[in-house]
Amino acid sequence: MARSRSNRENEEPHWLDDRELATWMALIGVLHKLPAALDGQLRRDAGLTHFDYGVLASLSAAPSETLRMTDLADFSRCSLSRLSHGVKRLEDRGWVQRSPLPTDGRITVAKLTAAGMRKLVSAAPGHVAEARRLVIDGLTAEQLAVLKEVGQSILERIDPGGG
Amino acid sequence: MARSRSNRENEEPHWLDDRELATWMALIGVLHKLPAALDGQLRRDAGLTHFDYGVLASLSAAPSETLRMTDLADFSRCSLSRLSHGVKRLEDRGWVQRSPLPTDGRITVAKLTAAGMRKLVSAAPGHVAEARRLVIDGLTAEQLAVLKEVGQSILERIDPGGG
DNA sequence: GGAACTGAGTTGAAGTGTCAACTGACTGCT
DNA sequence: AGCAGTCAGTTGACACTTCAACTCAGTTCC
Repeated sequence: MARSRSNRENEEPHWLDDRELATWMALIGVLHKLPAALDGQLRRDAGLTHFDYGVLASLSAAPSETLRMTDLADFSRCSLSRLSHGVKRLEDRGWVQRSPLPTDGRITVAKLTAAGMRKLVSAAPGHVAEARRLVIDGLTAEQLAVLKEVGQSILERIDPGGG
Repeated sequence: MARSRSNRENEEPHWLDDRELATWMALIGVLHKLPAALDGQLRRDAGLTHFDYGVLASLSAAPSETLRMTDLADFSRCSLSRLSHGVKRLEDRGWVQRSPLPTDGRITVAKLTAAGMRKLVSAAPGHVAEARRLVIDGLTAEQLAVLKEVGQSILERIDPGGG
């Protein structure tokens, strides 16, 4: 990338100007506060972390409510290690069940249980309402469209071709 | 808030439509991956977390490189508890020094040390380059402007009148 | 067909963040 | 002056994340 080369050694870095800095600070603020806010609502109202919710929701949308761990990690945009710890906790609470795939013992599939589905169904309305309240409903259609583009373009640069 | 009332009991929640959901997923993806990416660059190249960097940068911009803990927590958009733990670690490494304010013993001020300033100066170019590479330079001027508005408006709803 | 290699997932230890309880310092009321 | 109340910050315990090491299953290559 040409940019990284331009910051070598004693060359002057390309600092942010005022407009860029204001945008950056706003983005950093959202990065710090929005996850905490979403986590807080789910934890208070449903005893779930936002991460737990994402796992249950991903499984609920999959065929037979089942996904292999690696795919679930992609959907959840997290490491396999983090997912493994997280799914263990969900399994302990009876909301997910893991089993090795018979045709290839390396692969583990996770399946949403009936209790897990009930949990998700009970948590979803409150979570969606919070998502609307904090983000979606406060934005115009055009802002929503731009936010989508911007988010996708950032993700593409973090992880080209990923997800 | 009218919205939360509309989700009571057996009323149907107001689900996200396709456009809203696509925006939401993109935003969630950024929330998961961008902090990890920023943290990773700083940790590899400078041995700092993104949180550490923010604390040092806030202090460096303050008069006499000094701020009271509560104000520093506001700038860093974090709890006082988290800041206290974090500043303790920075103090252990010699980059920040805390002392009680003589005129009011309840108040603690944190001051950036000379070593802390050197650390920040050495870390900044790489961090700014990463911020440009992942976010700023990939966006048009208009996208930047909208992103700023959107971020500010989300923050205002999370924490009305805050920051 | 067996040894080296790769892939998928798990585990444990160490580091961080969060929450609630606590300490010490000022303020206000009487 | 003295006591209750509030404010600023710290602490410790617990939960979660990360990282590196490990296990076990399949695959490849002689």
